[in-house]
Amino acid sequence: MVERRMETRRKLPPLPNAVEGNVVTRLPPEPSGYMHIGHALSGLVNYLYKEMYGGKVWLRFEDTDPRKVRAEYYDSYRDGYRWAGIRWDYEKNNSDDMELFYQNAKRLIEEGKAYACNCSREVVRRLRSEGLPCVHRSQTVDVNLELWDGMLEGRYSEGEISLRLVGDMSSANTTLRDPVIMRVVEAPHPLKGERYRVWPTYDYAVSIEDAICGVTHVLRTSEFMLRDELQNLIRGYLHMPNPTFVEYERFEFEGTPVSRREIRSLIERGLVSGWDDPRLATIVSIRRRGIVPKALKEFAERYVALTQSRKVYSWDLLYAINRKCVDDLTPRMFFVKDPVKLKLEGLGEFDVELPLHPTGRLGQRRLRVSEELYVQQDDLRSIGEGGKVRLKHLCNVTLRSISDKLAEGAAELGPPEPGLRVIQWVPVNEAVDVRVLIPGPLLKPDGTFNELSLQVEGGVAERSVDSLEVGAHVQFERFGYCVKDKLPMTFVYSHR
RNA sequence: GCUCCGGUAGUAUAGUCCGGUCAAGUAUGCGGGCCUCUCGAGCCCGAGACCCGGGUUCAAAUCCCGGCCGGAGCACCA
Repeated sequence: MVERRMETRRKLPPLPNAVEGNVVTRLPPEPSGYMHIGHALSGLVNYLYKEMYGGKVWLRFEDTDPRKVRAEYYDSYRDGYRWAGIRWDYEKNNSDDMELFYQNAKRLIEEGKAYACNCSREVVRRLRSEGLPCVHRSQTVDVNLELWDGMLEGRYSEGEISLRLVGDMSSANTTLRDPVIMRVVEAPHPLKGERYRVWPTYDYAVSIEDAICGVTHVLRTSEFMLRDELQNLIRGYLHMPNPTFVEYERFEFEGTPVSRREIRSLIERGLVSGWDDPRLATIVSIRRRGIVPKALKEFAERYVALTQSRKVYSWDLLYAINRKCVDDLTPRMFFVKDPVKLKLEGLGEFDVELPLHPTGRLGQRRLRVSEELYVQQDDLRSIGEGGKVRLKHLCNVTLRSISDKLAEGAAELGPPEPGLRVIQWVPVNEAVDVRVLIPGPLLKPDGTFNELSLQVEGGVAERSVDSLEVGAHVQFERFGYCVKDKLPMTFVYSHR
């Protein structure tokens, strides 16, 4: 146990400013879409560091845009994080703290750090890009207070007014140019209904939340880099402590879109079957494809670097780890693609017991063998007439004739003859028709849709697959690891 | 366009801060071999990289300058 801890510790680089026993991190999803592998990896980073040093981790939903947030997605993240093996210590929603945002807004106004602005969206945008203040910036505190009250009382409709922070209109960091911190949104919130019409913006909400949650380390992707300064400024005004920021590039995977917009478009065009299409990288997809949580965690420890260089991981890196996680626990069974009937005269009918795993540790399965077996077309062809082959765990065979539909041979029971190719087989009367979906890169290197991204192999499997539950792993020998899918008689290929 | 940030083998990284031990380590992938009643696992061997150009220095992957390439941000989204 101690040994293991040390090992984990060696894997992730040390965290700056970390105090043993007091590292507080957070999982900050916006519940506006399905969780994907990038969120899981980022979540894992936050969780693993908290585990490494000791401390707490928050699950905090960043749900302050009522128009984007949907109730169903909260659970997508809870389920996803839980599945990834992340256990959080506290949970809250930013939308739970509206009164707090209001109080602090008032305080900022009173201290001359915020003002109510009646400029239109377009004017705000233009002046910000030009680095120029608007007339409202110099309003008195009393006027601002009155306008703010008016906002809260519902005297203004959406777009008519906003509360802006007094920042630095000429800063090179444009986020600092008097950003809007509170605005009117006339849309119901999935959790709060119509109770509020004035909502905080991201930077304002997150600054306050990170401080009151006692977050010591913000580990996030680098599109937020420019916001550090702004968020620190807000906390400075409010006399709140700042966390340490560690920012890193997004985690992407070869040939796999991450943006929700892109995925939605693929779904709408009918190019993928839905959010759980096995070619996607949503959590539901990678589960369906057979990625196990342990593998994801080890991947995070071994391959994730908190650097700002662009990362596009090869799926092979994940597959290799996954294969090792799954190998010892996964039963072996026979699947024959492109099956051809092989008649072995005089073989008779009898039961055989085959090990479910090469180590023998997973027990046996029983098959009733008769004279007719299915074997793979390409195996027969490469062995050829007159050639010999070993049917694994069954018999040696001399092939007498081969045609497209039927082959014939002579069986010789007993131990394997050295040097023969060993192939899998399925008794004709024990065969079930199955298909295997093989997900590949959804996008070509140029970013366009890959027409060949989903291959389907048809064939027969031994009847034992009936006993597998949906979601169970199986290794089809000489084919690859697969997962029994929710679709009938279907398996999804994981990897070799 | 403006502002940031990056660039080590196919991929992901270690090394870069504090120049030499780096003719560059690891994993994966690839090639070959061994082993195995799977094309899986395991073992062994091999090929494969410091973006380019200058400069500083006895010495540069590491420091400086310029270029090229890539990414991000520039919302009353998060």
